[in-house]
Formats: sequence, structure tokens, C-alpha cells
Amino acid sequence: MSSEDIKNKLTEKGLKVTPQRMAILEAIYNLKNHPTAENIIDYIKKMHPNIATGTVYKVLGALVDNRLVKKVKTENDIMRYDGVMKSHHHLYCMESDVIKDYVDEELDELLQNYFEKKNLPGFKIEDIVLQVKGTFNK
Amino acid sequence: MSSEDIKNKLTEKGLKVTPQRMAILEAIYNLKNHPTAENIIDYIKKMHPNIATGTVYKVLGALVDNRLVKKVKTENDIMRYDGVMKSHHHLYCMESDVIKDYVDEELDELLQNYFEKKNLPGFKIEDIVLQVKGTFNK
DNA sequence: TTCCTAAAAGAGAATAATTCTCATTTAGAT
DNA sequence: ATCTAAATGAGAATTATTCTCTTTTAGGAA
Repeated sequence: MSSEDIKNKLTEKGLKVTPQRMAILEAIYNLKNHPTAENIIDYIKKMHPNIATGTVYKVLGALVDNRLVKKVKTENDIMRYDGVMKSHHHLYCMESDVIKDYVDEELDELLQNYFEKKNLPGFKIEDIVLQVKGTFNK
Repeated sequence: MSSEDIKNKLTEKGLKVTPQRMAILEAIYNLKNHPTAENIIDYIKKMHPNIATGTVYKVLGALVDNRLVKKVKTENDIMRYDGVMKSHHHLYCMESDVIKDYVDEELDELLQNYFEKKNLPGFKIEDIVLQVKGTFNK
């Protein structure tokens, strides 16, 4: 991803091309694995020591609004608390045909919560089973 | 869930039975749908106007530590940002045998993120497909 | 039942991530 | 080159949560 490419992405969306926006997009493309705002700020300050943190948040918001970047909620809102839950999933080994049950109540909570907020239009969910495909370490 | 039942749950775990803990557990059992700490605080203050918010957080922590309550991370840590993603899932209608593709990049991010943190021991994940079972509205 | 003590609660300051406010600067259209 | 709406900077404000420290209390022991 060259500077030209990044600049074009901004221009295509009708966003003014500023050094701050260039730096932030570049940081996101270079920092793999879903960087936090803090990761991005730290990264950018190496080259732009004077950028305001408020600016980073504002730019990130603009990038998300314009679908140049996705906001990932590794937990969306605020902590919540609950008492119960159940269900199980499957780990499929692609090398050996082994299928292993996988119980993870935290994941179930996460999914239930996600779909409660998502509210799939026209579909009433009864159960969710994950097919997790991969390989068991030998 | 009676007061006695709630009291027993605390006692079984070796936790002192306090009015605050009783009230918080009762709030969690009555407030469906994963209440937030704020929901719980609001609910409890109807009956216990003087409870300290710090106490609520402390009690919730103790309840989670003692597995009386689960902490659900509708988003775990801090906002993160990314650029790409893909994959698709299936909606299975239990009444009609219809199977519909379901694309949801936000969900994929969520799952990828979840398992990156979870790190299933002995298993290397290649792909995750959700089987979402339910019914299409007629 | 009363006493004792570790544990719990209260009050509010502290912290951390994020948002807001408003004065100043700047990208880019004219 | 000029102009102006948009963007940035600086730091205060906000929000959820944690921490600190003093006071109170649950519940076991005398």
C-alpha cells in the first residue's frame, strides 16, 4: 500500500487528504492484528510526535464512517453479567477426520449477545453451532 | 429464585451473606438479557439507595470469581480497527430445509478476535463457519 | 449472646479510554 | 493567490471502572 494508494482511498471518499489521515491509515495498514487506538497513536507519534490524540480518534471515526476501516468490537459496549448458558460446537480436523466437541459458554454468551443486537431481519435464531475447521497439533 | 436460594448460593461458595450481595444477585437474576453494571446499579438503588457503586463492582467481581455470575464481553477490551475480512455462514430453516448464505464481516472479526485471544490449545484454526439454526418469518 | 476479627462496604479520589469544545490552521475549490 | 468550510491542536470533560483508606459488619468463637 503506497502513499499514492492511501491518498486515493481518501480522495475517493471525498475526504480531504491531510498528513494526519495519511499517517493514521498507513499505521492501520502496517499494524496488523487489529491495533487499538493506543497502538495507532504510539505508532504515529514516532513520525508525528505532535499529533493530538483527539485527532486520531476523530480521524478513526471518519475512516469508519467512510468504510475505509472497520471498528471491531472485541467487546462491544460495556461489561455485562449473566448467570446461565449452554450448547456445544465442533472442531473439525482437516487432516484426520476427527471431530471434537467444543464447549465454550463464554463464546455462547458472546454469540447470543451479538445476534441480540444484530437482530437478523426475517430470521428467528434457535441455536448456533460453530464448525471450527483446522488441524490438531501432532 | 427465592432469597433463601440466593443466600445458599453465597454460602456454598464461602462468601459472606450481605444485603448488598443479596441485592446484586437478585438484580442479576431479575434483570434478564445481560444487564450492565449500570443497569444493576440502577435496579438496586430502588431498594438500596445508599449502595456505593464501587461496592457493586467489587461484588460483581467476587461473584464472577466464584462462578456465580459470568462476565460477558459483548466486546472484550478496547476498540480496535482493521481494514479487511471475509467468509460466510449458513442460516438453516428448521421448518423448510432452506439454507441461506449469511455474510457478516463484523461477526468474522469478532470470532477471529475471540479465538486469537482464546488460543485453543492443540488446535490450529483455519476457518470458522456458523450454522445458525432457526426459522424464517412467514 | 456477646465479642472479635477478617472481610465487606462506603465515600470519594484516581485512572483510562474516549469525546467534546473552541480557537487556530489548512486543504483544495474558485 | 484567496477564501472558507473542514480539519487539527490542546486540553478540559465525560464515562466506566478501579483504587485507597476508613468505618462497619457477618459470622465464628468464647
